[in-house]
Amino acid sequence: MSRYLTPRTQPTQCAACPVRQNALFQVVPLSYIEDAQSRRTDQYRLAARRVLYEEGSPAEMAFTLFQGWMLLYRSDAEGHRQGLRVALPGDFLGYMPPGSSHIHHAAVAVTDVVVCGFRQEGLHEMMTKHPDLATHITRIQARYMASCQNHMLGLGRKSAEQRIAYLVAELFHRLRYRRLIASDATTMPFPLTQEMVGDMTGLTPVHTNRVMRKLRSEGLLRVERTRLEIPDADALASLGGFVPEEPA
Amino acid sequence: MSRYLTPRTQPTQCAACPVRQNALFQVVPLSYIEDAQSRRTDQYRLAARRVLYEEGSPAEMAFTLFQGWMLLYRSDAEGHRQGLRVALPGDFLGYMPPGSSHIHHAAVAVTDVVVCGFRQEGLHEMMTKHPDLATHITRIQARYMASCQNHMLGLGRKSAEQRIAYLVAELFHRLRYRRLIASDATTMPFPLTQEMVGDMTGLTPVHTNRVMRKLRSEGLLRVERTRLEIPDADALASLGGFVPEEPA
DNA sequence: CGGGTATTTGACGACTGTCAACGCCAGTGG
DNA sequence: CCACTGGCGTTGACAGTCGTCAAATACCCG
Repeated sequence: MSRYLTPRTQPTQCAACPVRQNALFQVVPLSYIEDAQSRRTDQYRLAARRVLYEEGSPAEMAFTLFQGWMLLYRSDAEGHRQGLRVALPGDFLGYMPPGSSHIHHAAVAVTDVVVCGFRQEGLHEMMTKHPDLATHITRIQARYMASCQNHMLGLGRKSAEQRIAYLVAELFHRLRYRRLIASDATTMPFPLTQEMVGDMTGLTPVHTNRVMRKLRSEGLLRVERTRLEIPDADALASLGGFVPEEPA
Repeated sequence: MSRYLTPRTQPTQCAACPVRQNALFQVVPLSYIEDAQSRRTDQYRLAARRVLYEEGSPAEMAFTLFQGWMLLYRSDAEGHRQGLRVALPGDFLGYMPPGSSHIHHAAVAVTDVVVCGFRQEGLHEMMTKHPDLATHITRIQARYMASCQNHMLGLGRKSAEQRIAYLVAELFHRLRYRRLIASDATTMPFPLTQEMVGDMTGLTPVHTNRVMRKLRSEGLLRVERTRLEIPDADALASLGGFVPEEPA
């Protein structure tokens, strides 16, 4: 059973932290940034392993992740957890269209994180005022849907080794694409525990460990503390069947 | 490897067939139905096993499925196919937000089908003219996303038996919810081959067969021709961990 | 009746899960 | 400064699910 489930706590408000331009930009086109600024909440800090929202909680708020990593997941009646997405800075979480009462997944902080909240209603008002904001959000949703489909392909049809290679290759690509690491970097931060990797890939922690060890022995990965070195990103992507797509 | 891949063929135009009110309603709120009618194409008929659109084809058209079942899937470099969704009459297929160049999945007709096409551009124009049409489509997308997440939970964490039970329970629920079968029905049409069931559940055809056979021997399913009898829908749903949700 | 498609069955093996234990490391408190 | 503790990673032995290969049977449509 899961070890990193901690009770939900209120995020604690914090002084505004420096915002990366591209983080907010992911959600709100620059032309609406003033309207958006007036509608957003203050920034909130949440400690690692804390839950931002739970499965089935009312769909009141959506969030932009400013700093840190989060894990989005669902779990079934028996308590098995399936990871849906690793959220990186700039990601948009928890949005639901008007009329939705509850959210279907949960979000837990992998590292300490900073998020910024929008009331769903405020977003919906903005969307009717600015039709192309609606388009923009639809585009984000479509992008998540595509990544969701890639993920389903992996869960249904790929080997454990391929799934893990895919996960790492995808994270590496997204970090570079968003300039969270240099475009010529060969290492990346990697705060996920092996259990979380297992959650994402549909594997048990034990098997995850064996496979990651195999990838290491094959020279495809190198692990140092909370970082990962990727000697040959192309080989990794090709093993996992990862094909980079532009907006990520 | 897959056996039901057939080359894409142009759908053949056909005389308008009777449209179920609720089918079009899934896509276009009744208030815009006139605008929608003026922008849609004629109806097209497509024979079973024909491909409506392929992975990577340009995102020109979206479709409403009027009659018949379709299977949406993705496949990887090695030709493994993973089913994403079974589309039933009333479903909206192939929509992509403005700026998307290609579609990431493919759609094949399970039975003979009738679809109605919209040019993506036309939809985008309508969405800017009628902001709540945008909302409506966003809502459909969110619903598909939720079902996608249920599916991921199954692929990653459920046994073969549970996945198949879930699939059948979900289809049964959707058919009833859309009044495509009576609400007290205990049988349903079931045109999917076992191979297609395997595609949806991430199993091989052989293993799919064994598990369906087991479900039969347990009295949870009964197969007649192209129909399925479900003696105890609650038992099936509970085995598969299926929880009905209202909009389906 | 014939040919192709779908289902069924058996034998076998690989991949992955389960259970249990141990080691490592960082933070904590004495 | 050091022992303690809890979380995480690692390893071994074993079992079970599921995939693979191959072939036989059943079914549908012309």
